[in-house]
Amino acid sequence: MDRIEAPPNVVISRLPLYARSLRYLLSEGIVSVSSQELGERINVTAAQIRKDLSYFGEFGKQGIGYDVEKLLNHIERILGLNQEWPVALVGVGQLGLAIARYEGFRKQGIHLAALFDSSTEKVGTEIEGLTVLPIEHISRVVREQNIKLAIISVPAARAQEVTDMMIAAGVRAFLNYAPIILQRPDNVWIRDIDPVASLHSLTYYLAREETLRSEAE
Amino acid sequence: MDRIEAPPNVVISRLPLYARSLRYLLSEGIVSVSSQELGERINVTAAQIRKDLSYFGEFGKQGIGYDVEKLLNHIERILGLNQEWPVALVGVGQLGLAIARYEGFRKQGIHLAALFDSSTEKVGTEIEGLTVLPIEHISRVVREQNIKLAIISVPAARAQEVTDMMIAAGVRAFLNYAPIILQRPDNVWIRDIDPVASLHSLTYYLAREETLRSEAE
DNA sequence: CCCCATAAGTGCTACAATTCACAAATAGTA
DNA sequence: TACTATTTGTGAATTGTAGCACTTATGGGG
Repeated sequence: MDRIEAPPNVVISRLPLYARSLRYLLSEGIVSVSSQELGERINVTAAQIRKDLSYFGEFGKQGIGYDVEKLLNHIERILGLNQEWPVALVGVGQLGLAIARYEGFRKQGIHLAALFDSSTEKVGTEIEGLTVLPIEHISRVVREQNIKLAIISVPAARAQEVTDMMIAAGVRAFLNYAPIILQRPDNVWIRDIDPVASLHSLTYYLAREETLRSEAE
Repeated sequence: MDRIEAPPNVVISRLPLYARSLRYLLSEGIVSVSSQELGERINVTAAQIRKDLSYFGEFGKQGIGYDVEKLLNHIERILGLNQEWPVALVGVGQLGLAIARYEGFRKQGIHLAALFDSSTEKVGTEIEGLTVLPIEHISRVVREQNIKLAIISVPAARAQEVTDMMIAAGVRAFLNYAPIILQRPDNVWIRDIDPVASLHSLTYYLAREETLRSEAE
């Protein structure tokens, strides 16, 4: 059996941006778009968009472009956003609370299904219609609700521990806000949200600019 | 004049992770580390760490490894974290508030220097010792305080507009939380924080796994 | 004092991602 | 119906990144 080569991960990470831009175009009533136009909106070359999409099929019409709604549907289906994914959130401190309340998570395929925290003060409280559960319940609840996706917003020191518990219970993908690289088996996917690291790489460019400027004198 | 080739951007984006891991080792009282050991902590090969560092100089001792404190100092200097960078935060809604209060930003080279919001309700209120200013003041305040770095946490619809104002006032680097790709000149750097896009790429792997499993039957 | 184990730094190779550039398809127009 | 202006999809070429494997340096132990 001939297997088509798997799309690179960078391609997967761009698809949500294409989807978002298409959603915007759709809401504006625009029915057709070329790879050129789409690319300009999201700073990606037209060739790259076409190449990326070619991993999954042929969605455009030569000479015309792409039907916005149809392409969006295709991409959402590829990303699994045509179904609903229950998500567990671990850690409802300052950050976790903001995440729980952020409405951006409640759209397009994602919905909060369970909240966990280790603090006895938090356990039992209600947030966004969900009762905060102790982390000892992770195993049972994750299995019962068939949760495959979790958001980690606990302190770095506890993140590995809760991740291990989640993996043992069947979670296969994580959005990790803890400032630590989590260890995990190959069949588990993680995306890190690390604003401090991002800031700390931006300062590099600022510092270099300053040096260049002062050297020029 | 022979110019040394510039370090790739991927290398720059890894340096903050090296720095963080070294900070941890330092706090644990560990004085020396090999590229092998450091790599295992952050899921990077030893060769990659050595290659990355070689763009900036020679910091280790053959046969021994790296002096944790010395290497950390070197990396922080490379990243410009030996100086203090004043940061402007635009948008103090739910998300902006959480950012302003997050102590992770107050460490290592970064400090909040100004808050802006367009809502008349927010303007004038005090947050973390800073008074929220109207966005009309961006130009003046950014210049006065020589702010080069800004965090955008306004709705997507307003993000481009405030970014343009910031760039005009002299800001050269952005941490962008708005779910939109911001247009900017080549000499401006942006890092996007996009948890929804991250989640939407994770669902791809989950959906594919489900398909594979059901096909196997 | 010499040998051994260790680990940095690096040229080269292999792999991955991006971009180019062109054939093929399409709709509109005369 | 023929011609033109577009724009896709895709092999080929290019560029970028990662990893191997080797040389060189270092400290410790016998």
